[in-house]
Amino acid sequence: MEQHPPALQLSAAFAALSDASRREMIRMLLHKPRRAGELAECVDMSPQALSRHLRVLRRAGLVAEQGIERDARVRIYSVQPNAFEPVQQWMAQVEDLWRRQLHAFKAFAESPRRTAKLKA
Amino acid sequence: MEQHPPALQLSAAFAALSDASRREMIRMLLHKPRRAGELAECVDMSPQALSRHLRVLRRAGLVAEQGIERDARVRIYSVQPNAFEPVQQWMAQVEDLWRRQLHAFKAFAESPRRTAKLKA
DNA sequence: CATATAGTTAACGTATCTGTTAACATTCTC
DNA sequence: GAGAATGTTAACAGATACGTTAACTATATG
Repeated sequence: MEQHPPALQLSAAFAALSDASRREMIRMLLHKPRRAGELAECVDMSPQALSRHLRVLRRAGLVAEQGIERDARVRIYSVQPNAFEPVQQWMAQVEDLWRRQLHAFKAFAESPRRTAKLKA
Repeated sequence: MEQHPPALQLSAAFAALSDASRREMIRMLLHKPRRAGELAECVDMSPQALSRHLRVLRRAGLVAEQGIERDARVRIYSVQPNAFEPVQQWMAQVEDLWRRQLHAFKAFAESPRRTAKLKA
């Protein structure tokens, strides 16, 4: 059943994705790993602000620092593999529960007693 | 392409889902529509606190008030149909971009020039 | 060594979020 | 109509999030 995957991480992931700039950063990093500076340009944000957003994404387990480049000053970030698994798992559960509810309602609506009542 | 669905609503939805209690409320409501009081018991929370959470979920477009019951004091809440579509759409985009990146990397790793270099 | 570059962290002010207590509005019941 | 039941909103206090400025670390370059 795996009822409760790390709820804290799940909350952190959702919270991290609740910011448009961070979502855009994710998209950029999904296209290809990038330096922090590149992200700052694309999202049009000060390096300090961006660094904080990167920390949020890191702590949520969504991105990670990659190996060092030739220039050891730059830091390359990339999307963590399987980063979105907890989120997608939760969304899948929701999807499943939704289908069940629809099915239950359909069965109820088509039940003989109810249809008889409606005709009356 | 539908590049930018309502970003504000998307942010609101993610933010709403970033709270474990609210996620639990969603699960309860997915099982079946319920009164506010029922939710308060299940989530073990004061009616006031719960009411605020309900407002957050409402403004995010995730839940909605349903028609009035016999007792007009109670308010029945249920999950809004298609509520999670924006979220799932964004997740699908991410999934797609992730596959593309994997594919691109694979093509790069298997390129003749690179394999030749590696053998050397 | 001096300076510039790339990035992070610290400190601060502001804004938003959360829960609690208190006050309100509605509707049911006697 | 008086009072209980069901919820919501208002006002307050504490915690957290965000951006900016300033200070800091580490590496590169002259």
